Parts: sequence; C-alpha cells; structure tokens
Amino acid sequence: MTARRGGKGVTLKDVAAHVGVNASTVSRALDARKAHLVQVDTRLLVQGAAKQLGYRPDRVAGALRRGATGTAGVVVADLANPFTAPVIHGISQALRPMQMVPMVLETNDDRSQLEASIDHLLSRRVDVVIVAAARFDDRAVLEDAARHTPMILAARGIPGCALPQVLHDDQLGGALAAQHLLGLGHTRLVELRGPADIGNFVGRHTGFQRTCKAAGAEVIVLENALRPRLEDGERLANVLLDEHAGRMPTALFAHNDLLALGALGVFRRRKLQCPRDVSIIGYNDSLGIDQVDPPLTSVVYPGVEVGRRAGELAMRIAHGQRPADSGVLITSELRIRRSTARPRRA
Amino acid sequence: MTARRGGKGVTLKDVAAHVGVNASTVSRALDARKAHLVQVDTRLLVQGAAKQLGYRPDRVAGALRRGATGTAGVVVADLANPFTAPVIHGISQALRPMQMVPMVLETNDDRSQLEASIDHLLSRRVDVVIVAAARFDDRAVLEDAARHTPMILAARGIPGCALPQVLHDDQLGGALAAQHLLGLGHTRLVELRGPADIGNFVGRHTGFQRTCKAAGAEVIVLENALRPRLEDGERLANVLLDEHAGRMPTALFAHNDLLALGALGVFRRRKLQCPRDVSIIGYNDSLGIDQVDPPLTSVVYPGVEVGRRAGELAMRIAHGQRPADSGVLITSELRIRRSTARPRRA
DNA sequence: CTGTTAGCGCCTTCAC
DNA sequence: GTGAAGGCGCTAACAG
Repeated sequence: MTARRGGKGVTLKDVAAHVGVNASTVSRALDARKAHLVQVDTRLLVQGAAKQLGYRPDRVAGALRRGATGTAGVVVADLANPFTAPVIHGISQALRPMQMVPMVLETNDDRSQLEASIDHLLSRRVDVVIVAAARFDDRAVLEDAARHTPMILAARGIPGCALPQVLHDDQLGGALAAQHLLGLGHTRLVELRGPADIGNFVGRHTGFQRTCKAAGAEVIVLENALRPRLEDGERLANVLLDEHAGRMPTALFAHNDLLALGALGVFRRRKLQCPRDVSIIGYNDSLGIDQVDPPLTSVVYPGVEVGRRAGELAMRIAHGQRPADSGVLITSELRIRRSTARPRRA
Repeated sequence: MTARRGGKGVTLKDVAAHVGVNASTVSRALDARKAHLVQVDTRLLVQGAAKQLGYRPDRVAGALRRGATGTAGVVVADLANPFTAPVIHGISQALRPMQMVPMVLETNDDRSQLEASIDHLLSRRVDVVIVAAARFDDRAVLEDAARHTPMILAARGIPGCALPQVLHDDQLGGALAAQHLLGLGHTRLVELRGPADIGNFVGRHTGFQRTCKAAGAEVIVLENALRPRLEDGERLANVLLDEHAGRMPTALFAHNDLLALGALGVFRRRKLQCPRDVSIIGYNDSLGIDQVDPPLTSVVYPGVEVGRRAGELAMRIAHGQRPADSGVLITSELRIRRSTARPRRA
C-alpha cells in the first residue's frame, strides 16, 4: 500500500518527479487553501500520485518555513491528580477541530520543572501555551515567557497577572459551601485548606471565610495542607481531633474531595460519625464520590468546561485573534448528598 | 533580561554576529557533545552571549536537520477515564530524563480518530509512538504505520501483533478474582464484561472463566458492556436482576471499578445488600475506591508502572536500540476489602 | 496556471 | 580550532 524510499520518507519532490511537475505545484495542489490555483487535471494527478506513493507532508519542515507548528503546550501540575485529566480532556476537545496537537508536560508543582517545561515548549516552537499549573510566585517566569510565545492560564489563576485566565469561580464555590452549612444551622466550622500559593484554594478560602464571617459563625483555623491529597487530609483531621478536642466543629469544608476522603477515614477510625457528628463537604465532585459512605456533598468543579474554554481561547490566540475577554470565570454549583446534615443538638 | 529582535526570535547567527564568530562555532559551543571541540575562551564567550541575548535553540530547525524531533506520540482512548491518567503519568516520568516531550492524542475508541491521530503524529515526525488505545481490529493500521515510525502498544494489547507490547497481566488478574471468590465458597458467579475487542477485557474474561470452569463453578453469561462506564454497569445490573431473578449469582466480577460501582448502585436501590446478597469485585483499584460503601475489593491495575515501562521501552527504541524483549507483562495483585464475603447459606 | 528562486534555522561535512 | 558551504523539506514571492 504505502510506499517508502530507502528508509526515508516520500517528499514533495518525489511526488513532483513522479507526476512531472514542479514541487511548488504539488505543494499547492495538496494545500486545501491553494488547490484552486492549480488546474483541475494536474491537481487530480498530483493527489493521485501523493496517495499512491504514500506521501505524508513533513510538518516539521512546514513549521520551519511558516513559523507555526500547529502545536500547543499544556503544562499541568500532576497528571495523577484526578482533577487534572478532565481539564486536559477539555483542552483536547478544543484543539481537535483546529487540527492542533497538545504537548503535555508535568511540573509536579516544582518551580524548576515549570521552567524546564516552558523551555522545552518554547524551543519546540509551540504556537501557544496553556498553563494549568501556576503558583503565585511563578508570575514573573510566566509573564516573561509570554513575551516570546502567547500564554494563557487555565484552572489555576494568579491575581493581577497580565496573562489571559480561564478559571472556575472558586470564591463562589467556597461561598456555596458556607451557605449550605450555615443554612443547616452549623455555627462552628473548620476548613481543610489547600496550599496557600495556589489560586483555587485561596479563592475557596476567601469565599468560605467571608460568608461565615458575615453570618457570625466561628471558623477554626488549621494549617494549610502541603499537598491537597488523601494523606494530608488524614494528617489535618488528626491535628484537629488532637488539638481541638474540646471545641470540635460540627462541619468541615475540605478544599477538595481527596482531603475530604482522608478526613472521613480518620473520623471513622476514631469513632466520629458523618454526618451525625461532623458534616463534611468536599470539592470537585470527583467521579465515584457519590458512592462513598456517606455519599459526599461536594462543589462541582467543571474541569472539562474549564479546559474546553481555555483551549478555545488558546486557539483564537494561536490564530492571531487577540480577544477582548482576557478572563473567563466559570460558575459553580453544589451537589448536595448525605455527608451534610443539621448539627446534633449541642 | 531576555532580549528579542523585531518580533522574531534570536538565532544562532545573531549570537555568532554578536561574538564575532561563525554560526558553526556557536552551534558547537552550545552542544554539550561538541563543546570540547571549541577553544575554552570562545566557548565561554559564546555561552555568555547566548544567555545575554536570550538565545533559545530552535528545535524545529534542529529536528529538520537531524531527523529527530525529541517528541513521542501518545495515543489514548479517553483522558476522562480514570484509568488513563496514571498511564500517561508513567510515560511522562520515563520521557522527562530523556528530554523528550509527549504529544497526547485521544481516539474516543473511534477508528477514524485513531487514524487521524497517527497521521498527525507521523506528520509531525515524532520519534516513536506509544499506543494505549488499541482495539483488535486496529492491528493492520498500526502495523502499517509502524513501517514509517517505530510504534509500541501499551496497556492494551493485540494478540499476535508484531509490535512490542507493554501490558498488564489481565489474565492473571481475572484468575485472582476468580480464586478469591471461589475460595470464599461461591459457586454461581457472573461477569460484567468490558468490550470484546479490547485485549484487557478479553484477558480478564479468559482468566476468570478458565479458573471458574476448572473449579466446576457456574458463570452466568451476560452481554458485554458497550463502554466500560458507570452507566453500562447500571444497565447490565438491571438486566441481571430482570432476567436472572430466579438464579441470582452470589458473586460478581466487574471488569473495572466503574462497572462495579454502577452495579453496586443498582443493587442498593433494588434492595440487595453487598456483600450479604452479592459479593462484588472490581478492577483497577481506583483512587478512593476504598472509601466506597462497602469498600470495594479490586484487582490492582498498575497504570503508572505500565506507563513507565512503556515509556522506557519507547525511549530505547527512539534512540535506536531495538531491544530483544518485545513484550513485557506486568503482574497483578488483589486488594481484598469488604465487598466480598462468603455467600449466605443457600 | 506553473516554474524558478530563495530561504526558514540548524548541523555536518569538508577545508583550512 | 574555526570558517564556509550545503541542504534537511517545505512554501512564499516573483516571474513568466
């Protein structure tokens, strides 16, 4: 079927020679945008020969010539975090119709890996970079890189950053969580906070804190999680039980479902029932979280939507349209399940 | 800090002009493998100038010249499936030290999208392709593509395929599941099978079936899931309850955790208790599956390991070492939790 | 409509 | 140890 020459690929020249025309003609005949410049019968001839010889355009050479590679960089913190995959999935959805391909790199929330990733991507001349791994102190690095290649922030924002940002409204999410718990009658609450240099967690905290304050409720302050994972949820829950035993809160807002699950496990082991003794509310509405015991109330994180919108914005930018809306906030909603209830009579 | 010229990037020539040497010298001075060919002081001069001007090598041009792009294609079925992320994570771990960058494409288990993905990747001249989305009838397409660019199969195998394969031992996994259930005393079982043209599910089925047969146990045959997701688990569980009400099995082996969770939900709604009325065993040992009610017994799928091994093999191949071991099987283990128990007295 | 020419930025001979 | 030249495969600009 597909032919091959001496170990190397078939080039435009080969096709041209085979048909007996010039390489430029082949180039034009095979480019949808220019095919009309070529006489119908030669075009057909060329297309036939191309298929017969198994010609596949070399987009590396094309990219060098044109200055556009048809690739987008995607920088994420951690692929293993269940929060990440939907975002990439959304980005991927937006790229496909534009025939763009993502290069996906992980930072592990490490600054030098972020820099290395950006370096790789810019060296490979991606047309645009989507950063879903930003921490506050990465701002200078990112803004600097953006002077060479357009960049946008997705999923994780940096306040005041000059780059376009496509974010979820974490502040609203935090407020929704607070409203729900306050509405149930809780007056002493606690937060399991994610790292303080990641916008999402700051937003969730701000929204939650502000809403609780306004209602005159008490919020116990715990240290932030180092990484918002199961183990840190366990650690913080133990701290809470050990150091605040006298004044246990009746409700807990975890900045993500993993932290919530960690806490839930510790509570169970230490004989506290949810929601009887503590109501728990998570964040992300992760897959399967409704099958947990008890099914977890959680703020929906619309990861696919965030990714898709970021991807769409990136595509517009890559194609030279610098759009007016240099910021998108995607709204939240709360999925109420059985892990939250009225507090027991005090 | 970083400089820029009239909207374009800094090139080798710019650095050369700045130092007053030839571009070849700059090229050599900045290439670790050739730097020794350059006098120490000119080398330092060049390196200084490069940094000062903010020179960043153009790997697109380099790739054209050298014939290697330093990129690997990664083809997955579905990024939103929790099974996928760990595999990519593992691949990513293997690529990083080799300074290679993955281009990640999704097929949605659709043949034409698989072909389009491969086309994209080969056009962009990736050095190697890792396919983690293979279905049995993709064999010809994949083997054909492999004549142009080295390809390997990861996570999902095709029996008898000529490409190197890095797989998990699904047959062992199915056997482990069966042994566990048989050991508990179950004699009438059922399988929630994934699609029949995906190697993993065929392997799980074979291992399970064979082990049950050898023990003389009865396995109820249900149609395969169309997609191994929650909804299909629900659908098949309903089919089971509606059509096999008279002879309900006491144990269920789901080909993945999502199918298991779907079935679990239906059973609960229809007043069957797990594990009292039905034992359930899943596959993948997904994150958080131990927090479900009841905590799910599951066969571990070592996705990160599979990805890492596949990535390592791909790296060796990309660097020209065609290795002897054209197949790797990664072992399984069972995580026993509370969703499986002895059957009730019949 | 088609051919010719001239690079895109880099790296690898081959000279010196 | 360094420079000059050529070309990877493609496409845009300019002729004809």
